[in-house]
Order: sequence, then C-alpha cells, then structure tokens
Amino acid sequence: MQVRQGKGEKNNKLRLVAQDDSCDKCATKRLCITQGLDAEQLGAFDRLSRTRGPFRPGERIFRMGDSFHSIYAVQSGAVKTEAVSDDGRTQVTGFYLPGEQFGVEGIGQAAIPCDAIALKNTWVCEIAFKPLEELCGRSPLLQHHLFSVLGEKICNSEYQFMMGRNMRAERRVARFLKCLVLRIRSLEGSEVRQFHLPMSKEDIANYLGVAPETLSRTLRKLDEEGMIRNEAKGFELLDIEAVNRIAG
Amino acid sequence: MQVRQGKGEKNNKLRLVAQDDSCDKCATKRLCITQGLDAEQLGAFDRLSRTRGPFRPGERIFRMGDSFHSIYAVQSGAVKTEAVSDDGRTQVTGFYLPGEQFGVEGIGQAAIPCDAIALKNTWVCEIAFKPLEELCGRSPLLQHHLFSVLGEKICNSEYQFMMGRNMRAERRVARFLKCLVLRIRSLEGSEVRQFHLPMSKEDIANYLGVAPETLSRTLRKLDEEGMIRNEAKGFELLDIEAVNRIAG
DNA sequence: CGCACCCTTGAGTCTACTCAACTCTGGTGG
DNA sequence: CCACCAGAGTTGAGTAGACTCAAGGGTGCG
Repeated sequence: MQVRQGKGEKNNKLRLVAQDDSCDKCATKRLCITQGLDAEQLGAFDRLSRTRGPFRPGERIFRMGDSFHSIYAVQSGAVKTEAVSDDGRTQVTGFYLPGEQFGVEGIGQAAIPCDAIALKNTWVCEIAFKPLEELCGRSPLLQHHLFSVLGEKICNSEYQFMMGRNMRAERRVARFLKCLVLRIRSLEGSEVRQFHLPMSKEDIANYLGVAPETLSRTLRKLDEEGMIRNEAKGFELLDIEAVNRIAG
Repeated sequence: MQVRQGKGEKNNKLRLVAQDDSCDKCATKRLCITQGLDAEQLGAFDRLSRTRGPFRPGERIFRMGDSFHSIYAVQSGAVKTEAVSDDGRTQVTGFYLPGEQFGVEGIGQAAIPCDAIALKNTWVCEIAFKPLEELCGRSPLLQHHLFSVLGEKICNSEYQFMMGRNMRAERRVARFLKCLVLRIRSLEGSEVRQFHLPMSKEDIANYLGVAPETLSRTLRKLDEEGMIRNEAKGFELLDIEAVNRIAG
C-alpha cells in the first residue's frame, strides 16, 4: 500500500535481502492509499502498519482459515494467493508485485479465504485493518482511497471472471502477458522488453485455468509467430501490437 | 441494501406493479447495511437513498461507461449485470435478487464497467455513494458494514473466478443451482422446492461460461438422474443432496 | 392462427485435457 | 570438474467434453 519513508535502516536491510527490491518506487504508484494525507495522519498510518519479512520462496504470509486482521502490500519480491477448493485442488487466484495490495479478500469475512505465499524473497507491509477503519473515520481521503482499492479489486475480479469463460487459451495467455507487461513496466520503466517471471509456469497455467502443457504449447506458438521469445524463467517481448491484437 | 420503512404509499405502488415483491422481507437480511444504526443515522441514510422504478424487463438501470454515482439494492424483481468485452461479446457477470446489492463495481473507477438490466418489473433502492462515504465517516458501524459488503463481493468474485476454471459444465450448473436455492430460500423460506428463474437460460449459460446447448443438455441430464425437474422457466428441486454432491 | 422467441435436440468438429515420455536446468556431492 | 538427481518444463498421441451449426419443438403474444 505504501512504503513508509524515513526508515532508512529497514529499507537498507531490505535491499540487502532482496536484490530486485523495487520498494523505493512504490511511493509513486497510484494505489498508494496514503497519498495526500497530512503529517499527523501519516504518523497514525505508520503506527498501524509494520514491515514484515523476509519471507522465503514458498513461505506463507497468511493461511486460509486464519482470522482476518490485516491487509498487506508487497514491498519487494512477489506474492501469489491461492485457495483450496472443496475437491482438494488448489487454484491460484492472484499474483502481486511490489506496490500492489493483497489480503483484502478477508475483509468482512469470518476467515481469510486464501493462502498468501511468497514467490521469492519478499518483504511486505502489514496494515492492521481495525485501526485502519478507525483512521478512515477521521480521514475522508484515506477512506476514499481504501474504497477505491476495494472497488478496483472487485472490478478486476469480475474482469478475470469474465475472461475465464468462452476464451481460447491463446487469448487468455496473451491477456496475462499484456497485463504483466503493463504492471512490470509501471515499476521498472516502459522501455523494458525482458521480463522475468517470479512465478512458475505451473502457477501461471493454474491461474489461467489451463493445463501446464497447454500453456507451454501456447507460449511456443506465440514464440514461433514472433510475438515473444519464450524463455525458461521469463520472456522477451518482441511485438506488443501482436500480443494486444490476440488479447483483443 | 435496505428497504426503507414508513413509506407505505410507495410500497403499495410497488406491490401493484410487481406481484412477486419480496421487499418487505429484505429488512431481515444480513446484508442490510443499516442494521444497528441509530435513528439520526437512519434518517441521514434515508436522505441519501431513494426508490426508483418500475424498471421494465430489459430496461437498463445504469449503463457501462456511465460515471459512477450510486450503489444499488434490489427491492423487488431481479437484475442482471453484464459487460461487453473488447471483441463485442457480452458477458453476464451477476444476477441479483431482492435484498442484494449491485453496482459496487463502479466504486473508485472512472466509469461503471457494466450494464445493469432489469429481468422483470423491478424496483431498486439507489444510494448516493459520495454522501454515503461522508456518512460512513460519522458512523463507524455503517462504514464497517460497507467494507464487509465489498469484502464479501471480492470474495464471491474470486470464488466465481476459481469456479470458472477446470470445471465440468455439470459441476458449474450444480453450483449455480445450489447457490440460487440458498438465496431464494433465504427470501422465501427453506421449505421451497419450486424455483422460478427470473433470467433466461441463455443468460444463465452465458453467466456460467457454457453454450446454451450445453446448459440445456446438462439440465436434462440432471433431470434424467432425478435430481431436479427441469422446466421452461424454472426447476423443481428433488434431491438437494445429489446436487450438493455434484457441486462438490 | 401465425409469428417470434426461447429452448431443445442432433451431428460433426475441435480445443484442450490426460497420460506418458523426454529434455533441460540448477543444485549436490563425489 | 563432472556425474547424478530432482523438479520444472516441453513434446507427442489419443481422447473426451464442449462448441458450432442446423433443424425441430413449445409457448406466449399480437
């Protein structure tokens, strides 16, 4: 949600742990819910949030069934959320990059409906929700930001939902790539062409609702058609126009 | 979100128009965000909400691209929301029964991302969002309710999202029926076995991400197996256990 | 009565799944 | 330094579930 400033030591520590730390860019992101707050409110916000980490790859930040206390933002690293369905299969429900919020699914619920798992060495900002609600009562701007975050999340979820139906694997994959490119470029700059994937291709396939084999074949096809250069742990973007065309 | 009491005339009018009006039962629903408010706050809530209708079947309550001003609750009738995807195809994103909220997708967004369309003669409660936010600042309870509503919506969206992938048509249909049974029974009583569908089967198929033909065949299969009795404009529930078993 | 619309049924096709084998990579240990 | 191993990813073959296209009911409305 925000990287708290004026905590040099912690940020340094963070940088030592996670080499690909992008947290100092987070403050510029549009979703920073503390944007526009005055000094007193920022102070209050600092008191209800804290940095946690490092989480190792595969380590859980919270678990399905935990009672809900906090919402989170990625400071550095990457996070996936996944839920276990009734029949025991896991479903990846989201990937989160530095500056992005997660854990809002638990708001107003008896229990958190998903696990959050670090994908690499990860630092997160944990924001206690009950005090945040109280602070929102005193800060209309913060309240508005928070509602916006939730609205955006709803909007994205419905978009994903919509995308999941009646859609060829090729289009799903293209949309995923397009989305990821936008998100990573907003962190690292719009000239980036080489994209490292923090998650496994198995996770991506699960997220997209296709078999790993289908994802593999689809990426190969996009590669052969010259849109991307498919790699083991990432991809190179060759023709964003073509990807957009397939994404629709 | 709530049916305002003490407006006998409007409710009467409403009853004349929509015979299956269930709005007087809405006040008992758990999602009533005005629950627990004091008289002064209830008054303020009344001033920022208003009843609108009747909307005729097919009539739009709001349109995709409209600027966001209000959230809504169904008072009587039924509503669907649908979005048009980039390639011009429409995707039904939700059905709403009396007492249920809709339109929260627009919160914090530049434009509302979907159409809301009445499925039969429908009255809705429109709640102006900006004043609602302000009122939330003065009423921690209301604020908490609203956050809960949004959290629940996120949770449901992710659940739907999850359900859309890797799932046989039979299971999707069974889940849809199960969910609908629960919702209608919470309105009309748990002994109900006969369910009228306010939406067309084409809409249901679209919502579930299957072809209308597939939905038709699946319902016939469930009928032949004795779980339901498939009808033109509804269904009779014969074996809820079996439906639950298939739903997983 | 006839038309329109929705739903159902049938036949054929195709996408994506499953299962199985193979490759590649990074890490470990001799 | 290289051989080995485990896990992720890729490729191939065969299958099944769902889609498309097309035609045939049913029901309500003018």
